[in-house]
Amino acid sequence: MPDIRVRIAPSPTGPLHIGTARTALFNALYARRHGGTFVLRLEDTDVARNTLAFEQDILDGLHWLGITWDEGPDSAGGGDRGPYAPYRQLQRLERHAAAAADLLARDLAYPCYCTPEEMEADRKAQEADRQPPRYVGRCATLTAADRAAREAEGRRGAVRFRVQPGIVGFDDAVRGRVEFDTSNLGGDFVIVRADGTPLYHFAVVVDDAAMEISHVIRGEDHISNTPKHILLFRALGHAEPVFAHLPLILNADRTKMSKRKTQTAVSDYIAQGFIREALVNYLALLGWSTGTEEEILSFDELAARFDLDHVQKGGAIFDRERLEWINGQWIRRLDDEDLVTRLEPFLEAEHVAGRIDRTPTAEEIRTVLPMIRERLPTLGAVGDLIGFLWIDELAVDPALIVPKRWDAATTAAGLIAAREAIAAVGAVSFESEEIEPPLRELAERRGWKAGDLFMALRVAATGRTATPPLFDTLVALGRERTLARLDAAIAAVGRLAEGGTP
RNA sequence: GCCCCCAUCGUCUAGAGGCCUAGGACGCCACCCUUUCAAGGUGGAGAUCACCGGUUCGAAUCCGGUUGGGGGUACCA
Repeated sequence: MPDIRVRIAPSPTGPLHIGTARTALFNALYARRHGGTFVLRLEDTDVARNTLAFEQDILDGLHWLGITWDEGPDSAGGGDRGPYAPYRQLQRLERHAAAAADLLARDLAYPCYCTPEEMEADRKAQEADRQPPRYVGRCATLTAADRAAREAEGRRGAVRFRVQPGIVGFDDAVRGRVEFDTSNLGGDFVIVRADGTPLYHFAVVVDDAAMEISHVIRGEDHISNTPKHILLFRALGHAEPVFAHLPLILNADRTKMSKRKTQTAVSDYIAQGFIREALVNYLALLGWSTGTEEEILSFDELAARFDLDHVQKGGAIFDRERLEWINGQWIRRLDDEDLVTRLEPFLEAEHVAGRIDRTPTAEEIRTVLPMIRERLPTLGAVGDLIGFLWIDELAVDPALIVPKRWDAATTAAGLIAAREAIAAVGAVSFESEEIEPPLRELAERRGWKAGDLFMALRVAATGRTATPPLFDTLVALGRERTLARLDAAIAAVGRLAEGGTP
């Protein structure tokens, strides 16, 4: 059996797309599982839409996901590595041109001088006739003299590949036998533009052949292109690879995932605090399953189980809620040092955005880890969760401090008594085990429900009704700041009691 | 229009003729735990396996058709 060589061939015409990332992942998993080689090739022939920034984003995103390739560009703009270099289509133009020349020489392809206007007229006529659009073959039978005449006029022809009648079929690794009648391919198709640059269908085949790609694992949207590719492989005298078409990732309305309806840029998910382990885990399970009930799996665990047989045929809706759940699962599995490191940029961002007054130190983050780890669906949720720790002047809505079952006067009294109890706890022994008992006693003595007292304290100290455990939170805040916030709350609720309560 | 692909709880899926009165997970709802929020635990609702025919002693699983959905139909990738 020949070596297994797979590839991902993104085009830098946009930021790394979730769908591209999943295709890359499936290829990487397949290569890893079978000891094959994973190649990254940049399809940068669409010069008008390519940018170096997008190239950077794609490479960075793939790296971030932990997807590594054995051959291909290492960095944006350069760094090709591997025996089949270059791995950028733009640098392979001579090879495409040579292949086209070869096809031309063997009359498997021919120059086409049709103008856009002619093409448009053809299309309209076909539409009016209710015929499927196809190239009419105007230039298919031009003689050498005809061509010479046009060239003499300075006209440059595009290159069209001759499509012969017949059936083209292939055994898709996920779908089984698929066959197409070549008469439905739309006639002879263009493989090289008039400006000499190759079209995707042509470049991809020339390069896959040259790079000895053995398995083409790609999205289902390429299924109808496959017969063209096969015809090209055959014309080039190269054995065709095994094709495996992955189900599409869908919007909630079951249409192909698109930017308009779903977030599609991997960088967006990174920015929101999804972690690589979760994204990889989730994406792997979108359209594939282990066949067992395992679901929280690392890249290595996925690779050990990956196979094309369990790839789903139907499209899969991208379910962000499930992604969040998996993300939470992975956040809980991270060790302290790791989590702190990953949290830092998000806290930094909170600071930059002005939502907190300073960026906490790694040590500060570490101490607070036990109380936030199980409450983070994403890293980005950290600011909302405990940002109040690093705000100097906390603005608290006095009305919010008053528990549902209490009035303002009771709340003021409760806060005053609680402040006293908390103040009695020394600075050195300001631990939750020291703070909790006296407050429970206080509630007991006054006939208050502990929960109500605690809620008043919680809101007074944090400004929110949902927080990590109260006493740990107060400890994290520190004795002085806790007392200061209580004083401010007592004053505010006191005013509320005088003003609004009978 | 034409070609191709697909079809199991709302969602991701298990299921390769009898183990299925269809399993798991997310989400949802209860309850337990509990100072709030999470996490965790327990339980529940939720799928006439799109529909109709066939094959078979027996079909979610095989075959045909229908319907529905999706993708492709460029000198885009």
